[in-house]
Amino acid sequence: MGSYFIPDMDKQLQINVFRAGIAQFVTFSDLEWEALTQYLNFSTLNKKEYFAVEGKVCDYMAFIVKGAVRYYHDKDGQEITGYFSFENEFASSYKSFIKRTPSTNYIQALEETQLILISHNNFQKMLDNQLLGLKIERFGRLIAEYYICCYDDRVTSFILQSPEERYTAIEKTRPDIFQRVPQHFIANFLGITPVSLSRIRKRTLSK
Amino acid sequence: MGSYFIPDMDKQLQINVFRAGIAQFVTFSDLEWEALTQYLNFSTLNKKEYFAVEGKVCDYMAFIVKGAVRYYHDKDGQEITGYFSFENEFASSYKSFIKRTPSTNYIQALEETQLILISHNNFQKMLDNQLLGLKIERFGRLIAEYYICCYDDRVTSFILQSPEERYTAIEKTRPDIFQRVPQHFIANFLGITPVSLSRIRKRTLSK
DNA sequence: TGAAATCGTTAACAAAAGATAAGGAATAAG
DNA sequence: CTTATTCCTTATCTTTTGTTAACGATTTCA
Repeated sequence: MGSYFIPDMDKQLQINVFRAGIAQFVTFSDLEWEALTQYLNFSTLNKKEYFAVEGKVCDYMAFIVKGAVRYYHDKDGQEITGYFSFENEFASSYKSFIKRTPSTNYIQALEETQLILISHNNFQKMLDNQLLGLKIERFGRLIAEYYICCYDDRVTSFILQSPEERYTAIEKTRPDIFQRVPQHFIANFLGITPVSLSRIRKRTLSK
Repeated sequence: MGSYFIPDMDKQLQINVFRAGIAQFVTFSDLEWEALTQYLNFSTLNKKEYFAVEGKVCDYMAFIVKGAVRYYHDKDGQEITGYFSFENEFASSYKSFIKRTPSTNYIQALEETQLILISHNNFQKMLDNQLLGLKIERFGRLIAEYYICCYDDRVTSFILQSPEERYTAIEKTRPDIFQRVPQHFIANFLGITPVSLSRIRKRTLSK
């Protein structure tokens, strides 16, 4: 699948990227790491392919080795983008993954994307694993805490800032997103319409 | 302090309420529970007293035995309310508590409020405790996951719904809040001004 | 390569929200 | 009991956003 021109990263290389990424939260000894890797799956999504689909329980937590995904809701046939995730970030329809309820949103690859997957089953098995359980439990806690902080910032931005202020903020802190993601997706992410974002951009040019 | 007319709940009774509340996440044996209670502190806030203050690291996670608190930010001298917590819920300036950074918001009692507190120090001690560590680790993970789901719903409401739709939703799911919390606080919570909420209420009366 | 789809901008109008101020009801404080 | 304070509503005016449609430019795809 397109692997001739853009070959998948060698699995070992992918695992190394993953190990570095997860080290922000927990570090594993070589022995532990070898045990852990038994529980991993690998997946490559072509552009527009889905990692999660509305109505289906999201069975995986993903680590993005390469690529990017967008989260979106279907609102009366309209796609409303709520979030993006990029390399070295985790991605999942968390609520669905955690509570085992049908996902309320889609997660779709914005470009060719390589993922390392942990299934919910395997996550439970790791928790029960004598060698790994404690650190996996801790990992689960720390990553959840990490995302709480992200969500908190996000909610605060909606409470405290105007759409224009939210735009200015993201334009400063994450200018890269505008290089990789169509503008009308970003508009949704900011809680406004694409037309409104276009106006804000024009308005703020002169400032 | 007012304990003549509204006596504090007996400590043992408070602990029982706490045990029931925490049982949504993890259950403890009597032995474990006895160990755990050594790490608890107690506090009663009068109306308008603070549990967390901007600029100071929030050292405690609180369980609300009785009463209610509101979270608010100071924006250019204006108080903007971001959230409320009530009985049987946990409350903390999570980002500050987790990351040990100065809180960016205040948490203030809306009425006389009884809290059971776990200090950050004691939380770490419990994690290191042979008997409790594993379950506390799990508790930390599960409560963080719980709040991720709450935050996710909240962000989604900002992305997907109009202020009027958000009002209608809260009015259906949490009518009790209007009985306990001034309306202009709720307006902030919905991301709009008090004047705007007043108009929405008038507008939706006829629907 | 040629047709179709995607994407950003702009315009015009309607709808909603922000800002400010004023008034009255309810509540709290002295 | 009287005076402040708090709170909600209403009015007016300005600003912003939503909606719809149209137009080119770019990209995608057959």
